[in-house]
Amino acid sequence: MSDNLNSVKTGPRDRRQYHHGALRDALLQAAESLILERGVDGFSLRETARRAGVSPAAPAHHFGDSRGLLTALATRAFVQFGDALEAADAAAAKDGRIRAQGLAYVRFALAAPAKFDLMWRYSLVDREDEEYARACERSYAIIDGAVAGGSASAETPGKAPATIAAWSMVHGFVRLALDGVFGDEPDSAVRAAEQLLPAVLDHLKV
Amino acid sequence: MSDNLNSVKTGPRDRRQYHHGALRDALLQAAESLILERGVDGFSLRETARRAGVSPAAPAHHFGDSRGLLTALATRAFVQFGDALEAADAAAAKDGRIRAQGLAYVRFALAAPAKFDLMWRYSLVDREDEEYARACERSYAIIDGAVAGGSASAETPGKAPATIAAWSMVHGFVRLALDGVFGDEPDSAVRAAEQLLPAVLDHLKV
DNA sequence: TGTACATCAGTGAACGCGCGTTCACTGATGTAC
DNA sequence: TGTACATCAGTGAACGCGCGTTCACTGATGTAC
Repeated sequence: MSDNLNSVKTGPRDRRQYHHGALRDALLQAAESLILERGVDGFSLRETARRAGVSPAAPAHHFGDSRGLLTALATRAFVQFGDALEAADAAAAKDGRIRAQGLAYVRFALAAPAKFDLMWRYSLVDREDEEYARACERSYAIIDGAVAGGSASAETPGKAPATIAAWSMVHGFVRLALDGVFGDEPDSAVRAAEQLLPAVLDHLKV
Repeated sequence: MSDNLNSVKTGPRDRRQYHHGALRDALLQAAESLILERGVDGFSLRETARRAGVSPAAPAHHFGDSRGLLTALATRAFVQFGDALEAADAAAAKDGRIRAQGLAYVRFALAAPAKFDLMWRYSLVDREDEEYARACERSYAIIDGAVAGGSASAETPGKAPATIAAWSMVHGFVRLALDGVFGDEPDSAVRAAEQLLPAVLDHLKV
């Protein structure tokens, strides 16, 4: 796959290249696989560079510093997250949108806990970053659309309590799941959470 | 106050003491103030020892290693947390227990975000620790008592969906609040969260 | 089409740092007789 | 009441480590003419 990416700019040569061609993506990929393996706290810029087969100074050209890279990674994760919510929403019946989004929310988080974790780690991520903020707000808008019919853009300023309630319930449910409340082994916890979610959402009144 | 603690065992002397007398507590206190200042990720064993006025090797005698200290701190936090829930529950009218506990939950977390954060950081805390697990389960039992009347101990094994739902909603609400969804400045975020909570809990059906 | 040159995207050695933990040690305490 | 001694709870120097970032550099690219 790195062959593919490289060949975009450099053609299908075999010998080691000085210019990588798609290092930005490769670094994000490496960072993601690193935190999925070791958790968010296990991240290091050097190890990421190592995995991308590049010198420790290389990332600076693309991300400035460590925080910059993690912000970019969190942003990408938020975009993927929004995509997942949107897809689930679009595929759902009219009265099943909340449930569908909730399930997508849970699945996304449990499939890649460290990635989900990073999305909310403000000590590591620059929340002032424009792209990040945009990706974050878009996710909110998608949820709000299903719960309160896009209240935020209407006359009511701020966030609808119903949306906050739904979001809180699903978000909290996910965090408890990640914290092992429904089981310690990853696989069984995922299954338990997915089975439990509908019964939990029955206690949501919107 | 360290004078008080010392005098328990050594009497009111002024000169520097070799034996501290209450170092365990002093270290927990130092660690707590450290993470409240710098966040959980800002914790270090050396800085904790420094703040307690003691050599870097001293903590090992009381906690083994860094993880041991943080586990003890998280356990203490969970006990305080349980106390806060219990107190709120006891003071509430019969039909206001959930709301009262919810408010106590929110207040506890927002008053000391890093402490609340640590309670759930399993990468830093030994979740197998007996005291920790006990303190954690006790908190669950207190919530379950208000929501499902202590269902867990009855014929139904496992956790009641209603309890999970309530817990999820409040827990998620707190995390979103800590993540700045209701405002960035600490003070206004606390006020916003406290004001918003009742409206959110109106969407909980138990 | 060829060439000069600015810019881009890497290298790899080096920096200084704070960390957790180990180590041999020692001062204080408390207990057995 | 006094003394010997084991145990406890500290010291502080040292270890090796991986880290993020800086630095002067260089190879590759692409653009202007």
